[in-house]
Amino acid sequence: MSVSVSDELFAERKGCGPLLQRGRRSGLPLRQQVFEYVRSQGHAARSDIASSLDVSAGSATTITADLIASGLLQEVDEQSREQGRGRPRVALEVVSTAGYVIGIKLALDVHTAVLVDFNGKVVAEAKLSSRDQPRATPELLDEVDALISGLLPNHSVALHEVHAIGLGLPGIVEHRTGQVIWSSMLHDRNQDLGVLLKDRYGLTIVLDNDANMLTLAELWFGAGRSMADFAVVTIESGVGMGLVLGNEIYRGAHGLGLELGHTKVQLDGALCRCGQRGCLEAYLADYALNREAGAALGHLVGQGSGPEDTLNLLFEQAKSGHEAAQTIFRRAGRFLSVGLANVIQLFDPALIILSGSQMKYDYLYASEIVDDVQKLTLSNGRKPCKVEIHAWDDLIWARGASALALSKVTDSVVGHGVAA
Amino acid sequence: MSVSVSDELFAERKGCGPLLQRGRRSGLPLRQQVFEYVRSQGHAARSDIASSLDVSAGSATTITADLIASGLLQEVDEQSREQGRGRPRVALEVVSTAGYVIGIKLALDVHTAVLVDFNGKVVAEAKLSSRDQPRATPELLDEVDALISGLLPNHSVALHEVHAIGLGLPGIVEHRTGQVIWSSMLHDRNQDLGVLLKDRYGLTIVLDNDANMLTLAELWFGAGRSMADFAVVTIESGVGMGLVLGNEIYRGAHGLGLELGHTKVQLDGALCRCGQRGCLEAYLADYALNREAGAALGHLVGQGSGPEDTLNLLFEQAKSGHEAAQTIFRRAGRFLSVGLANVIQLFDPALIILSGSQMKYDYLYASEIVDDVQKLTLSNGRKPCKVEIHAWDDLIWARGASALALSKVTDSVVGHGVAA
DNA sequence: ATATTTATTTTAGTTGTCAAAATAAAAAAA
DNA sequence: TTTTTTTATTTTGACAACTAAAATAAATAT
Repeated sequence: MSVSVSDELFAERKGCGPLLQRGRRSGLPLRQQVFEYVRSQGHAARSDIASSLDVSAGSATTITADLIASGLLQEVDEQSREQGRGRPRVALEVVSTAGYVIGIKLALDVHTAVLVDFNGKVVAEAKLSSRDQPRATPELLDEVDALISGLLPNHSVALHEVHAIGLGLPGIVEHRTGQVIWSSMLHDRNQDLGVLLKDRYGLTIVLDNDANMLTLAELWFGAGRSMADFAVVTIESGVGMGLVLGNEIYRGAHGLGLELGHTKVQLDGALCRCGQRGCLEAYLADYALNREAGAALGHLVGQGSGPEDTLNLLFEQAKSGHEAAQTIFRRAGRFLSVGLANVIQLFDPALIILSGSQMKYDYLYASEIVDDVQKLTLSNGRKPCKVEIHAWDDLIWARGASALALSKVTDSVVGHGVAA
Repeated sequence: MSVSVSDELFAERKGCGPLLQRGRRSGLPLRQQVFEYVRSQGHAARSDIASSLDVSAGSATTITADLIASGLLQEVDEQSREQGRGRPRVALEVVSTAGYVIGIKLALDVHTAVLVDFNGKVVAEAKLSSRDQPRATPELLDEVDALISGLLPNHSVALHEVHAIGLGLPGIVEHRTGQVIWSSMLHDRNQDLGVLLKDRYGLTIVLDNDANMLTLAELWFGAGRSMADFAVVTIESGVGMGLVLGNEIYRGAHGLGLELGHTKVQLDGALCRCGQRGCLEAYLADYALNREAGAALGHLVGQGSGPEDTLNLLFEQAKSGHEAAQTIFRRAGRFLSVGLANVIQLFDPALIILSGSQMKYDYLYASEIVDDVQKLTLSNGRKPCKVEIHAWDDLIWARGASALALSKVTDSVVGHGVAA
């Protein structure tokens, strides 16, 4: 098991975006592949491009010349090079000012946003607390407005330099159309958030659910960069999952998210807020733990304490040895193991990342869980699936959203506007 | 629910192979795309090719001329055309004698094989019973030999006209390398069946597990043809699943199959033959039903009767109203529903096909199961996933194997030998 | 017979890519 | 220092895969 709380590591490691292994990616225009390769590497010489993408040196010259002329790439004087024999290679990099995108993560209680340059580097960030209640759509739009206002004026980047906004929020989101079918944040269903934002800002808007944002963050900036197939599981108020297959987010046949939280881990099991029984979420979510806290803690629960307090008390008690409190977390953990094991059996990913920014209750992020998962999966001749636990900064969601926007912008600016 | 026992339908419907919707498939050489389009349609005029694949009319002419010159396509005189205004279109079709492949399905008790022409049409079939026991690899090779001998001499096709053999068998099979990591049919593990067969026949050999064969059959000949993302579930001695994502078989990061049968549907549940508890298979497989049969039937079970007989008795009794016997099947059915519902929550496929050739115990193939699945899935704003039940001829597995071989041969003969 | 319509073929580019030769820029060797 | 060797990049000429548009073919409708 490895727990990494790394933000520094990020800045060090050059480049962003998925690291494709198999030479040239078919389908996309070569111009775009070259651009994305350079961005993913941070720096790359023409000869790197030629060998990695398996094109001739001549093509590398032609295409990079074209990209430089378009103001998308530039040469870098690399002073600190290991000296070699022949002509020194000239490194290329993405012109960071070629364009900017905004990544936004909306949540019930607090919104975060990042302004990101064409290299994927965060140049500004903003946070906005809001009341912890569902709201009407116009209100949410105003909050987005405030968030963006907080993001831009500090810096020399104007709104017209921003090419796109990527936006993640909890709920059921149709990425393709930008519709929010349902969200815990909103009063109303079927809100055309994508259209509304596009009308407001005149920018390309890309929406997705929050689990996919987190997954995208791992794909662009984290451990998933070098991995073609992996899953990201996150436990916030619900249990979310994002899946990457063949270096791309898999969105399913209907384009709404995947629902690990509502897979059944027990026939006729605990009642879930979705109305069904035995959902994984019904054992892991806040409300599920709370439900049992009363029985376990009894008189310890104060009169005026809210659900949040009860939960914290439950956690403290478990930590200090309270038997009944411990069993609650242990059971939750075991069901989590079952859920993860099922993902492994059905998908055979190379890696499962258990990720989140909160990780309040570390029983759920323990090596026992990881060990249990291994025990619950059939190893019949295959390598066990790695399970890693990542703890990120709050900004990671917004960064994922920015990656979504960046890849969209790249498609239109660098490619021929034809998405993969 | 729809149960279709169709073999006739097949022969009627023209063409085989996946029906791609989105115009040109990126990556593959156009020559191959044209060929595959014609095969998938059965008949296609040059103008159809041009509009469907979004290429110019001139290219359609050039490419088809080339394919005709190579002996892969031919013109068809279509007498029965709806009369139109202008110059009549000239239909093209795949030259069926351009090549043959063999598809083989091996099982513990009986092997089946088909000889298939370049159009995917079955021109010969063979069956071979064998003793119902695991065997050594050389023995199995001899059985394959006998099977192929039984397939060829009746017809005018000689072995040298066969381009490839596709072979499916139960167990853990590594498609990429042709290794059989483990199979219930074989004594030994890690058998290089692909290499052994290649040495024996000097042909291209493609291996896969049986669930993928069935899935491929649906993708090439069945309901999955027009669907980009779907799952096929089959209950034979174990519970298998094949997954199609983006019109292609998904094989997971490690290239061994997916294991729906060993997803956990109950924490600390029934003991599975894999050694773990709560596997779906531990409630559905023959041995699982048998295990409970004793308790349910008591004195009804004869002294000398084998497990097969017990199971049949159990089924009869359930049919004729025996309460305890019925509960066994009902429980199995409910767990099957849970398993299918979990697949839906995790993958969001457009369709789940519950398929098999046996379907001995129709409790597992009942509309109740399908209804239960719908009840167990979260419909939050999304269309419910269709669940269909297909009953096929025994040959369907071998046909799936032939599809695997056909697509491999197409890659090398029509394309540049570069697989997707 | 003639016009109209649709399918296919021909023609004359355009584009993207490559192989090979030429050039450039450095370190190593003479 | 000068020359050689090595590696990176650029230039050149050629080719393959397309395309758009014009020409031709083969039918029906007028």
